[in-house]
Amino acid sequence: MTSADLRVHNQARLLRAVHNADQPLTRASAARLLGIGRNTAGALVGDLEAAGLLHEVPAEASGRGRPTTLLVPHPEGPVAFAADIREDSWTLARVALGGELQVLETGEHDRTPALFADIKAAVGRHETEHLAALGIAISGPIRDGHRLHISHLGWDEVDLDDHIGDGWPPTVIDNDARLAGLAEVRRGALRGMGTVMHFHIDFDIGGTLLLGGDPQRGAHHIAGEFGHMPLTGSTLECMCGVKGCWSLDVGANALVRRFGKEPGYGTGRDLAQEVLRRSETGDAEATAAVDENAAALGKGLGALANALDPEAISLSGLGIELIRLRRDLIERTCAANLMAFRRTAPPRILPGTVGDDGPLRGAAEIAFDAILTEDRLRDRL
Amino acid sequence: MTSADLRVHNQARLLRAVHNADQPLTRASAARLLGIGRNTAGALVGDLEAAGLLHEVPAEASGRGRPTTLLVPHPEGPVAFAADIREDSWTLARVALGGELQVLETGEHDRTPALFADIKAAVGRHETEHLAALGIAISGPIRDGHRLHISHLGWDEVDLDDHIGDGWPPTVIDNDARLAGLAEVRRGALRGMGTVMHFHIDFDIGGTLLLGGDPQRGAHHIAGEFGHMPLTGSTLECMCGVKGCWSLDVGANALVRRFGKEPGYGTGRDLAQEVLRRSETGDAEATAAVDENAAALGKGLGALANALDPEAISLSGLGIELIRLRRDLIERTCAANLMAFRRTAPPRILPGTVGDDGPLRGAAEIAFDAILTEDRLRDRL
DNA sequence: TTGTTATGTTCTTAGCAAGAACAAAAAGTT
DNA sequence: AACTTTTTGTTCTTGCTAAGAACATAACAA
Repeated sequence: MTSADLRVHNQARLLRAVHNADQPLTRASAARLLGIGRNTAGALVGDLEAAGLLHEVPAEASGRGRPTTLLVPHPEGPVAFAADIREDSWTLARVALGGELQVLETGEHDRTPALFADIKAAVGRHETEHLAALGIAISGPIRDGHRLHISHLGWDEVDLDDHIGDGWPPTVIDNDARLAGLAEVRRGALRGMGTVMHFHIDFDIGGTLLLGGDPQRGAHHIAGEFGHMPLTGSTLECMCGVKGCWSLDVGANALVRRFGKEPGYGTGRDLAQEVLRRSETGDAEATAAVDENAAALGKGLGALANALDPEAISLSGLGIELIRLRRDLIERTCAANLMAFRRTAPPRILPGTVGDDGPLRGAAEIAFDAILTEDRLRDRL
Repeated sequence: MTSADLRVHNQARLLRAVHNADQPLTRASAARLLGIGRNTAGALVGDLEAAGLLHEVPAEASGRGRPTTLLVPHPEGPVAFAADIREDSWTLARVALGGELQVLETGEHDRTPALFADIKAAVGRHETEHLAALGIAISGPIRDGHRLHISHLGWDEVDLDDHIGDGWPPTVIDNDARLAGLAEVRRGALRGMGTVMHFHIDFDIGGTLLLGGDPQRGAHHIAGEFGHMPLTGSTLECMCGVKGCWSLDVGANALVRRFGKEPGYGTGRDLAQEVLRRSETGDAEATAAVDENAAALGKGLGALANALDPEAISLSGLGIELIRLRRDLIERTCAANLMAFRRTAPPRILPGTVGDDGPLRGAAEIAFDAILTEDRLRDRL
């Protein structure tokens, strides 16, 4: 590591601080935050302004002292696009340094990889020369960061590289559950915590272990299929090829199956919502179904907490409703499956606060993770 | 980060490279390894020699070129002690920079926390002024790094801080399974791999997830109880307070129970070894018992691989024998519990190569992790 | 004996952050 | 209205870092 690397390192810390901050930082507060002198902060900001990465605007005075400046995205600075691909639609958004998100366009798709061309066209309609990276969220495992196994679209192994080519911005893609967790840990309910988990409950369960604000991806980028561990003693065969998966008992598919319908991916959300509604109005069978779902959820969370010892677990999708309706049951079954000595300090179970656009926000985060690297900075400065 | 931090950072990189190397590095090869110039390497090594952290001895010439020096531990340099506490005995060893380990003493203990006084006395008998840290391995969860829950000793919540005091070297303690995994990833079968798991199979299963060469400890330092997830469908009650734990079907306790004896911690290893022997000579019941054990092991590994996507999984303890006797069965049951799309690239299942003193070697590693920090270096230089 | 090769050493140089001293811009205080 | 206090920005100097060039050294090879 050389002196020049030192400068780049501190530039990156500063940019990262600006990006991660809840509200715009002032130059003086950034200096305090990083533990550097005002002179050094001035030099760093000056370089970054010259490199077109940061812009200073006068901050309104607050109390005594010479007024300082706010650090805001440079008008000529890099911009990320984020796309969220769902069963039959997609959303494209634009994200600036700091995380401000602006939806650009939404569209339908035909469930084939041709949708990437649609997204490319949409990117083209909004493209600026400052577009630096595109982050994509999609539901399903993505081996090695480009081989897509998207069961609800019937994609067995679609290679992203075959569908993006010249004219594409630098693109990163990841699983929606993992990205929803990333959004929670960077900007939501899990903010600031070191060891946490997030689960997105939709048709089944997808999840991620987040350490120090980063989602773990495993050796082949396909970690996180916690829903395909046999945690609840089911004897059914799962669509994934294994017997007894946790996902068979939790999520919309489990509710659908409980009512004698054929589970799958793509239909059943409405029925699941209806079951939740009916359980609230006292329908006995719906109540039992929701109870079973929540209990299976809690049981799995307890088992996973034994293994991974998270400080907190956040849920999104159906999980938010389940916490609202059955927090007590989830916590009780979780505790019952925690090793006895852990029960004095169980993991906190939290509804996600980022909302329905967690995957989109997570996609924005991985796009900026690709932009705010020391290597890229070295080239740009 | 300042210029002085830069120097400390590079010193730390150099020391870490020396410590991690398989064989002593030469000064020239260290410079190449770190990507620094020979002049810079000379300056760094000079400082470290002056600080009493590194020593240079002439390296025997190999081929053309001016002979260089070997980087070896400084005779006045810091030394770590490592202790491994088992059911009724302990081992104390001395470790030098580079990982060379020398057993100093072994002893029996009375299964009470008084054993820490015994260890302290043994440390005293061998103490040098250069002793910088003591690492301890013990079997059982250790909440927050000091509250011991050691079921096989009947310790429910023994606070290490109540039993070490003045005169103790800086002490770090961790779970033996985690430390065995650490030894494998730093110096054994898992060396150099990014996402791996290790399981130590003894009476039951302890394990650890290792990322980038570091074992994950969770929010309360009690991650890794993979054996207490319900992965195999058992309906029995586990001593941990939960029903259906994986550990009920894998390890010496499971073999003991299979033969109608009372499982526990402390007795049963002999019986387990006998069952393994008998299975090798064709005893039908022993064969069935070993089959069940291996199949349950493979099933759990498959489930965990779905969730965490390790590149490889190493085993120690009984696991080594199980791989030797039933590799095929373990791999088949693992594959059957892998999601179908993963089966083309299953995790490699490897016998640990560090051997029986994995916990001791891991304890040495955490002791040196405590020594080779930038903060400590800053103070010493 | 004379290259050839790899490494060590010395000296210069460009760059970095820290610190001190001072300037500037606001809000209180008298 | 003048002065003080507080906070921040700016300038300049200083000590430190690693890199690079040039040269020295110690082995081997022809």
